[in-house]
This record gives sequence, structure tokens and C-alpha cells, in this order.
Amino acid sequence: MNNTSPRKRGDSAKFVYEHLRKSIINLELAPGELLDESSLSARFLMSRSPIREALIRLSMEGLVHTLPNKNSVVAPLDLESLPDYLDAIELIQRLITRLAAQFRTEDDLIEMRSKQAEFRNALAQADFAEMIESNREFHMAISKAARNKYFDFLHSRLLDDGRRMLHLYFNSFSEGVPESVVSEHDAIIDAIESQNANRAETLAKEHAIGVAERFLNYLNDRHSTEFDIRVKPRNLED
Amino acid sequence: MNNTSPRKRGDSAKFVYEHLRKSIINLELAPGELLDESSLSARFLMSRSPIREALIRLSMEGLVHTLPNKNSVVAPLDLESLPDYLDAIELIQRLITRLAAQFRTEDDLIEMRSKQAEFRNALAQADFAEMIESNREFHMAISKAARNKYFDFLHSRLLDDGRRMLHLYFNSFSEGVPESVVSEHDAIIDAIESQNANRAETLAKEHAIGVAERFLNYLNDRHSTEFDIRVKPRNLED
DNA sequence: TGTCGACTATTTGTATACTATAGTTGCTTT
DNA sequence: AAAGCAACTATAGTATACAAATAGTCGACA
Repeated sequence: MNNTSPRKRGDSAKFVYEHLRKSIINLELAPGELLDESSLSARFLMSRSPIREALIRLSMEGLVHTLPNKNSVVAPLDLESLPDYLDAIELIQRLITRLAAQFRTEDDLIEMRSKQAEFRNALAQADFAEMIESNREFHMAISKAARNKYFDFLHSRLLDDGRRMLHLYFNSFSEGVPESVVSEHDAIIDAIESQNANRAETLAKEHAIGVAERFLNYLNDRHSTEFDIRVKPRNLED
Repeated sequence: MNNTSPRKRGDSAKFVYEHLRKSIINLELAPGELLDESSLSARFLMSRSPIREALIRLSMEGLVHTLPNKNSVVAPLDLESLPDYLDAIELIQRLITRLAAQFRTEDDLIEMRSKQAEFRNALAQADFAEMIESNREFHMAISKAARNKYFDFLHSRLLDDGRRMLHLYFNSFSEGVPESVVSEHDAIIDAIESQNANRAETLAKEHAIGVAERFLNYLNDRHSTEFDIRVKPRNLED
């Protein structure tokens, strides 16, 4: 992990930031795990300054929590706000998919299909890490096509926030991922291509709800009595 | 500005961060203004470390831009993304107002009316700074009543992002603020109180559009030929 | 006179040194 | 023996010292 030797000035902090960020998002660093500056400094073979900068940036993204005068910890998975999360991502995906259908260019479509191909490929090989990565990129491609930087920002943040839960989710189908996941993506692309905004939005909504339901079922199966899964009524008309 | 003498350890960086943040948002620091660590260090009577931490945090919020190996600058007003911004804030306010109508408690209503009273008061005294502050708190009170931390997060960020433009906007009515601004707020509160979600949403939409239009008119009046105000068609049905 | 280049100075990026705080351990006292 | 206090330890917050890179200036040469 310490084959770094950061040649260029200005890369140290960035390197640590990106490395830690990836590790946290991919659950390589467990939620709640302690991150103290001194040992990170030793692990990355650099002084505390760039480490500190990385931790500050991560804390601004909510990926690490920092106790005053104490060490930082990897942000715990916040199951309490799961209902909020599912509502938010459903709405934003519905929205950007509709907008994408209105504003998409040919290049946007090429990008979506490319990411979807990667996703399908990863699925065929049961490569979960790559599935998660290409799934994210597929959804971000839609977001890019929607051409609103604020919606894109929230979407990106939601995808990252939920990514650790998605790890659990994908791992839950260790014996075969439902074909519906990939076919739903295809249908969304088609609707966007044909610029059918209503259909695109409906499909995005159904996709989001489907993922959420499968995830909740997974939680129910494993921890059925451990917490209360409150699903608020879906909002913004019907 | 340097009456600081931060007694408690751990407060230096926080103090600088909050101070700069406030100054930037209130346009006391001009967009594009240079922020170099050394002079800030001198101004705040502390070393570069806490200054640097504050700048990093601000840059993660998009309030300062930082050029590699060069000094930082206060983020310029991004007029190019104004259409995106107006779309985003209209949608999010429409959304949270609807949700607030569904989920508001009595305490939420008390809070809204309180902030609205402050707003009305500030308006009567033509205290622009206080108008902007209480206007923000009024809208955040709605957001809190909507009970979704992700929507609340985006809303909060949008309000801060747009706050510098709002300064220009409010200053533009130096001779009398339209009564509609305050009466629209009242109508929204009433709709939320009566839990009429559709009406609340409609009023929120009209309010957002009204503010946007008045702001665009203000821009047109003052800089009519200086730049192209592209307003994309409003999205998400009708 | 204009352009290229080296030198200098300013400023950030990184390293290290110092300090205060909180948690811990062990001793003392009742 | 238990509880409380004190010294000790470890770690984050802050200050300072050093290195590298960029920008600006000055001068030489075409």
C-alpha cells in the first residue's frame, strides 16, 4: 500500500484523499474504523499535513466523522436515514432520467450504452466490484445528459453515499443476479433515445423502486426483527 | 477584525472557516478576491495551519477556488449556471413544500411563522441583511418540516449558493420591496398548515418563479446587452 | 525594439516541532 | 476494597521551518 513515492508536489494530499475515499466507499475500510493521523502518516510515508488535509476533505463529504481532539472514524452506515435516502434517490433518478430524455445528445447515448455494456459484462463474470463501478457510471451518464449541474451534484453524492449499502446488496445475490436489473437499464436507454420523457421517468421510477425493494427484502431476510423499516409514502404526485 | 484571541484549542480553524464563509456569502468578500494564506494568517493572528484547514473546507463547499501552487480566490459568481440554478431551486422548493404540507408538526408551523415575522419586520425596516437572513431561515424551516435530510442538504446548499445573487436582488429594490414577497410566504404557510399539499406545491412553484423572474428582470435592466440570459423551459411536467 | 532566458521573490505544499487535551493507569486515602 | 485524584501517555491542534513551483523582472542579444 505504500509504493507511493509521490513524485510531483501537490499530489500527496490528493493521493491520500482519493485512496481513502475509494477504500471507504468500497467497504475496504469498515464503517466505524479508527483513522488516526499518525499511523496513516506512517502507512503512506508522508507527514501528517497531507493526511490531515485528506481527512478534512473526507469529513466535509460526510465519509469520515471527526471527534474533537480525538481520532477520526470512518462514517458508520446510517440505517436510520435509509428511508430518506431511498426517497431521495428515487426522485432524483426520476428527474434526471426525464431531463435526459429531453436533452440527450448522440454522444450521451453512446456513453450510456458503453457503460451498460460494461455492466452487462461484469454481471456475466459475477465481478461485483466492477458491477458496482459500471452501474454507478451508467447512472452518472444519465445524469450528465440531464444537463443540470445541481441535480448532477446531488445524484453523484447520493450514489456515493449509498454505495456501501449497494455492496451489501450485490453481495446478497451471490447466486445469480436478477436479469431484470440489466434489462431495466436497457429499457431506460431506449426511452431516453426515443425522447419519450414520460416513459423514461416511469421506467426510472420503477427501477429505483425495484432496487429499493430488493434491498429491503435482503435486509428483512437477514435482520428481520432488528430494526423498523419505515417506508414513507412515495411523494410528489401519485 | 482581529479581536480574536481564540481561547479554546480547536476553535481557530473553525473560527476562520465560519468567518470567511459568512463574509463570502454576504459579499463582504468580493467574488474573485484573492485569499492568500500568509496575509490571512496575519489578519487572524494565527499560523497558516488553521487558515489552510478553513480554505480546504471552503473549497469543498465550492465557495473558494484553489489554483494548484497558487493562491485561492473567492469563488466567482457563476452566471453561466444560473439557468441550472433556477431550475434546481424551483424544483427543490416545490418538493419540500409539498412534503412539509404532509408531515409538518405544530412546532414546524410555529417556527415558520416566527421566521416569517422576522422577515416582515426586517422588510419594514428595510434591513436588507436581516431580510436575507430571515428569508433563508424561513425557507429552511420548510425544509426541516419536510423531514428528508438529503433534500434538506441540497436545499441548504442551494440557498447558500444563491445567497450572493440574492444580495444583488434585494438591493435592487432599494425603493420598496414588493408586498407580494411577504404575502406569498404567508400563503405558503397557510397551505402547509391546512395540509393542502397540491396548493402548497403550487404556491411554492409560483413563488420561486416569481423571485426568479424579478431577478432576471433586474439583470436585464442593469446589464441588458452584456450577456445572454438563456432560460431553459421549466421541467418536470407542465 | 522586441523576444527569449535566467534570476529572484512570493506563495503554496510538505515536514517537523511544540502544546494542550483527554484517556489511562496507578497510587493514595478513607 | 473502592473511590478519587494525580501523573503519565498518546493524539489532535497549532506553530514554524523548509522545499518546490510559479510569476514577475531585468537584462542580454538579435
